[in-house]
Amino acid sequence: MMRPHKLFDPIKTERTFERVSTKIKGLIFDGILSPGDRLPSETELAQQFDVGRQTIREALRILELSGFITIQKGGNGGPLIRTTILNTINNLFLDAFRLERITTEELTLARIGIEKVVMGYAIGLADEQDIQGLRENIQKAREKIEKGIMAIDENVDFHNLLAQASKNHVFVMVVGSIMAVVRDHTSRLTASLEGMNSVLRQSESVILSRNAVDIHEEIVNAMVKKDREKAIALMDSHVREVGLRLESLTD
Amino acid sequence: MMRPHKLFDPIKTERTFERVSTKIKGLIFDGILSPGDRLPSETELAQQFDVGRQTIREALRILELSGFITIQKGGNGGPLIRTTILNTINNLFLDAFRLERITTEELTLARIGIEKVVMGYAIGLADEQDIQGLRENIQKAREKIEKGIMAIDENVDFHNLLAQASKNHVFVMVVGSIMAVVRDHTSRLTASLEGMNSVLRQSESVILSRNAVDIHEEIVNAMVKKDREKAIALMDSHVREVGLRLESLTD
DNA sequence: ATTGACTGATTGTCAGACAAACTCATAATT
DNA sequence: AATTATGAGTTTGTCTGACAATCAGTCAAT
Repeated sequence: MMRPHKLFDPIKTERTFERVSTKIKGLIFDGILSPGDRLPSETELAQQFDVGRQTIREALRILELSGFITIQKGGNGGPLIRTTILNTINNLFLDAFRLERITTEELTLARIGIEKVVMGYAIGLADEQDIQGLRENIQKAREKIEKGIMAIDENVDFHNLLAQASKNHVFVMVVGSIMAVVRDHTSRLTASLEGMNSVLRQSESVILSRNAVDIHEEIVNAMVKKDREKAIALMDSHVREVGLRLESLTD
Repeated sequence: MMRPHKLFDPIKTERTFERVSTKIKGLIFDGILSPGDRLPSETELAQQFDVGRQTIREALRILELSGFITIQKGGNGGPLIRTTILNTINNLFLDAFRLERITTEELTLARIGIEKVVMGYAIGLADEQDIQGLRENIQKAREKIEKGIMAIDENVDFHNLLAQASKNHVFVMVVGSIMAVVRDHTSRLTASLEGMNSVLRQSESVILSRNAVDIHEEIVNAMVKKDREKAIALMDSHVREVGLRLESLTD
């Protein structure tokens, strides 16, 4: 006799707080609850679901960590739908990065491959608004650098904006996660440099920011001219160089 | 007078359960707690941290969802360190996918770009063991198909194995997340086909699996011959074709 | 117009209790 | 001897009630 593939699925006793959280998650997926909407208070939720408040709290904890809600204390507070799930993914990616002991070299190699692909799409799909956003980003970065401050966030955001210009949410997510790691690395390293309270070192790192911004500008110019090969080549050498610097600082 | 950049950082009152979870997370990062190790029971943790059990539970909830621990009930149970964080990321990626209403077309375009890059690295770095793993994967898939069962998991794993062969953890993560979405899409669609209880339809979808496996084998052969261009071209058309089929099924 | 105090609402935390589920060792049964 | 019940002990899952901490909004006082 030929056994059917799968007759009995395992019966999982789903915990109550899980059922609550999946229920609320479902309401969000179905658009019945949207960002900005407010959930009832814990006690009220407990009454409506007919469970204890502790169960509700554990469900809210899950939703909060997953990035589906934020919670505020006090009057007029409570759970608020505000999907920051991409942020959550980035944070978890950072954790995984530390856990898997991924090297800077690995990260750079992956970045080179992925960001060149993104550039390939972006140069064909970027509209006027995207270009303007990139230029504003460069402007902001320059202003910060004028004041002698590193423009880490701006330079990271440049690459995120580029991913947006590719008009592909998957790239936005992937690049976002990767750049979160880059941001973390960079700020850690420069923080340790400042710890050496060497003014020379600090201004050095600002120079690094300036170099990055200069290349960003070249990239945008190449995009405007629709010079695909140049844009990709610039991105290649740019990511490669940033990677080398990060590696040299890690020592 | 020129105001200093930032004098007062906001004082966040970190919640107790957050301090507990970050503390335990830190122990894992520092290698003091490793996968397989067991945490004390909730009551014992509460005593040691000198907090209530509810606080411990909310901390454990966070660690569980983040993929740092699993929890078992009953005697000899309790929290167990077992980092399944990559799995967690994949699940969140799936959520984000639904939330951002990402289209199959977007996913396919991103896949084409990324998997070709991965293939480029993998063909240069894959060792004997990788090739053997890929062949075993193909073998398993064929066995399933012989029995008339779709080999969704195996065909998804093929791409994950390829990412592993690239020797880059970042690609393993990124491809893993993307393939989790592909797996979800595929199994959803075929489930709805089976719902139409049309034997014809079902055998049709098995044929799809067979086609995929055939191309997988061609890809591995090209890898063995170190024929980079052919391998990448095969991957390109393969991903493109799977994407088209998924799209046609979505209608 | 700014400050200060009051009020009500809501989360954060604790303690105690019991049910449910699970492991393991032991006894009973075949 | 092998298998099957049984029971004890442990641990999570959940409920209830309670109180502290925090916050927004209001209104009076300076």
